[in-house]
Parts: sequence; structure tokens; C-alpha cells
Amino acid sequence: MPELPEVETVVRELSEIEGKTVKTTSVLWDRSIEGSSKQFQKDIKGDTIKSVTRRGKYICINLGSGNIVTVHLRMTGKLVFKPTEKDKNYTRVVFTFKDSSMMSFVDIRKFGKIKWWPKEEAFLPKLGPEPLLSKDVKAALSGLRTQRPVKSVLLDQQIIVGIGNIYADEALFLSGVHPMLPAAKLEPEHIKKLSHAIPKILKQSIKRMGTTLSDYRTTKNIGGENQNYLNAYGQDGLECKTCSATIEKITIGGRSSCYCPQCQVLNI
DNA sequence: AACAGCACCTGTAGGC
DNA sequence: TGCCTACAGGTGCTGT
Repeated sequence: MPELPEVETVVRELSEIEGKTVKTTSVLWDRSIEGSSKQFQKDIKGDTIKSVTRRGKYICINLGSGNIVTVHLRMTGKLVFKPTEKDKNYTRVVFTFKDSSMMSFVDIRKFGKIKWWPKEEAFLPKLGPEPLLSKDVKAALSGLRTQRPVKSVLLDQQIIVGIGNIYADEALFLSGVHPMLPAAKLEPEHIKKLSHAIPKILKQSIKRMGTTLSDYRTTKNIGGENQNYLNAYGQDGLECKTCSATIEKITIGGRSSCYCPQCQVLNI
């Protein structure tokens, strides 16, 4: 799934739909819509796209009425203007605008979710701060009491948003922090390194239009470039680019985690 | 609190 | 070529 850099890339391209008015919505897979899809189609019909923004990994389509539509791409979701032949088999929702242009929500694994929120409802569950500023990351990671592995904490959207499996591994590698280190045992030095590494790798990936491993594509159906610059994620069995030790893979909280046993030492 | 396990889905890669 | 298993950018639920 798209993590923050991938979602950010998509959101920037979605400025293309600003000002458009929704004519019809066709739902091909009911469960892509949270709640009643019939109601969703009524709620959004005739409304205008005011702006498209991002909160964590959520795409927020802000409507002229003040109501909001959120899109979460989960693992394989994407929003595209021109579906490929293959996309057509996995198209779940199609938005048609008054100017006859269209936007398709394509999602192989059907995990993605689209939801309409009335303006008076505070949008979204409890989400942590955005991770693009060092000071915010530092605040989010300081004073944690939990013994949970730092890797799990970085993936916890209530503590900090936007980081997924790829960038958690990359940030820990760049910071020299072992993924299993309990969050409560993070030293000030660790927090300092992470608070710089996280915004750095995320911004770097945004510049490269994100990481494309298999399914992620921008709205224009092209992939990102960041997969060519990974140091830890998916590198198990390969040589560490820093010290030449062999990158290892372990499971933490059910997620695979790759790290360098020499650069990321666990000394508790 | 925090973990494992499973659920949601489909495709792909690797072993035999 | 098959069949089978494991695994994949995420999140949320249940049970222990």
C-alpha cells in the first residue's frame, strides 16, 4: 500500500479534479464504500470538488458543501484517470464529472475504502501528528512508556501517521536503531536521529514520486522511483550498503522487518 | 497493554 | 504444467 509519499504524490496530481462537479458515481464493488453505497451516491451527487488534501494515508476530497469524502488506498488501491486494460477487471468505483471526465478507483485486493463524512462530523479516528517536521516526530516519540518494539510504534497511526512497512524499515536503518528496541528505551540520541531520518526519507520519496513495488501507480498510471534507493526494506539476504553485513529479516507484530544486524545493534 | 491470530481479497513467486 | 504454500505498501477485530 501506498504510504505517505505515495498518497502525497496522488493528492498533488488530484488538483486536476478541483472545480469539477460530480454527475454520477457507479459502484461496482459495494464494500469499497463504507456504509450504504446507495446513500453515498446520493450524498455526493451534484457536489463540487473544492480541494484535495492528505491526512496521514487518507486522501481527503473536500467538497463545496463542506462535506468530505475520504479515500484510503490500503494495499493495492489507486485512483486513475485512464484505466489500463488490466485495470478494468479491478475497477471498483467510477466517478463521472459534469464535464464528462472520469476518475476510477481501481483496487485488486478490495481492501481500499471510500467514505462520505458530513461536515459536522469531525473527520477521522484518532490520528497522530504528521511526520514531515522533525520537531513533530520528536514530540511524538519522546516520553513513550510502552515496551512495544519501536518498529510497531512507528506503524501505529495513533502515535504518528503516514509511516508504513517500507519507510519504518528505512528510517530505522538510517537511524541505526534496531526494530525490536522497546519504545520506552529509546535514548535521546535515537529520537534525535529518527526525528531527522523520518522527514528526510519521506520527503526524498515524495520527490521520487513514491515507491512502486508492484501495484502502486500515480493517477497517470505511472510508477515511482524510490524502490531504486531502498537500503533495508526487502533487502534481506543482500549486503548492507554501509557495512557489507547481510541484511536480516524478522517478524515484528506480524510484519516482516528488514535490518542490518551490524548497523542496527540491539543493546538493552 | 500487547500479543497472536485471523479477517478482508487477489495475485504472484517459489518449491515440488 | 500443475498444485500448494507463503507472502504482499494496511487496518481492525477477537481472544488470550
